[in-house]
Amino acid sequence: METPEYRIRATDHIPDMVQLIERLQKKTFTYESEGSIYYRIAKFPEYGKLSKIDLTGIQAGARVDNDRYEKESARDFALWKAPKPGEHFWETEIGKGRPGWHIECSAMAMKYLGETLDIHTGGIDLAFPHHENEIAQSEGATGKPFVRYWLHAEHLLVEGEKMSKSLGNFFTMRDLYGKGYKPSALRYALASVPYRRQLNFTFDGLKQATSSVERIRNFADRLRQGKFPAGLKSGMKQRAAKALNDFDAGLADDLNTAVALAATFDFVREANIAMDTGSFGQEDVAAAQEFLAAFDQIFAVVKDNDAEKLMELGFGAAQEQASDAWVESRLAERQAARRRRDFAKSDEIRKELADRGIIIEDSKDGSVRWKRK
RNA sequence: GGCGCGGUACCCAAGUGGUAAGGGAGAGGUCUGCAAAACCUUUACGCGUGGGUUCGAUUCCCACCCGCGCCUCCA
Repeated sequence: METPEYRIRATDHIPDMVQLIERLQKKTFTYESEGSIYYRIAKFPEYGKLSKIDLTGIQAGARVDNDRYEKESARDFALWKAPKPGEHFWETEIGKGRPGWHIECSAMAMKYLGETLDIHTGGIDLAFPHHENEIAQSEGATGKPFVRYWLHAEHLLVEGEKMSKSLGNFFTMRDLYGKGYKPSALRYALASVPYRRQLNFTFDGLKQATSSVERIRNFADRLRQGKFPAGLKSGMKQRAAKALNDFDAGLADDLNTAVALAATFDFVREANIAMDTGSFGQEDVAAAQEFLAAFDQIFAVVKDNDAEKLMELGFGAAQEQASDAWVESRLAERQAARRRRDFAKSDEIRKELADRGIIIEDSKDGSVRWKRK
């Protein structure tokens, strides 16, 4: 996730909203009623094209009995609301009041991104009426398509139930990290299910994500620390190219992350086999790492910044990290013990390291890889 | 009630009119002093249920069941 270029507030953009409403007024998309300004949906025949809603059954005034305002049609929505007693309001060219819900999005999006956006995302619950109204406002004012592609994300479930305040089944990142789950595992768990699927968030799923991330990280470590023969004709470069191609194809198909991950794991397995059989050459390392870099640009789990992220949120500071130098010295001692076949001592040191969160892996060539849990 | 999304192995999940990707977990095995990692084998004659179309359906059509969202306010 990259930091956005702009972080903006609706309250800093009241003039932009007012200007947009004025544009709509000039084109007679609006009418006033009791100090509020409404959007006249009858003037925008394409209304409903996004959510495929059919307005023919909706009658004017059908559901407006307890509506305080007079509207021409039940579906018309407020662009600008007359002030209510005791409520904050702005003094503007179009009168006193405050903006309607939808206008801020149209005004701000077009200000920073232009009159036609490439991609507009949001939760599926916003498709109607919010996004539908954004379209009506924006296209009414500009006469141009507002958005090329809409991406609507499904809602998630928690342990098979819908997430709700009354059920109390929602978690903050802080909750999850407090339970020992890593930021990378959470990112993976959320990203591994395609966005249009209803993701069922479970702790079991988080554990599975943790294991999957470890599998990929183990591969990255092996790539970084392993010794491979030079001058081999392995074909791994072509394999990496195919993996990258499949990975991209998956994402290009409506962000099918499941397919992209399958391509990734296929490659990891093939490369591991090549390593096990000695047919993975030194020249292949770069190609494999390039693939992982491309993968990580999307999933951001290989590069381990978990400790850093946790620190930012106030976790982990209390726990003293074992220093690299200390780990190396303990490993040297263990290797010495192993050479004299003193396995009791060797295992004792391994246990000592494990207690400090250091996992070690012996390899055939006598070298030892280690990582922090 | 209307509109929409979904129901695939123990769990997560891809997918197609022609016989079920990938990950996790379990079991067995290879490697190892032992581990770990990695690799191999194994776990859906089956893809919510019942009909239909077809040479053939998980994939198309119809009906039904279940889960979720929107259809009112607020954002």
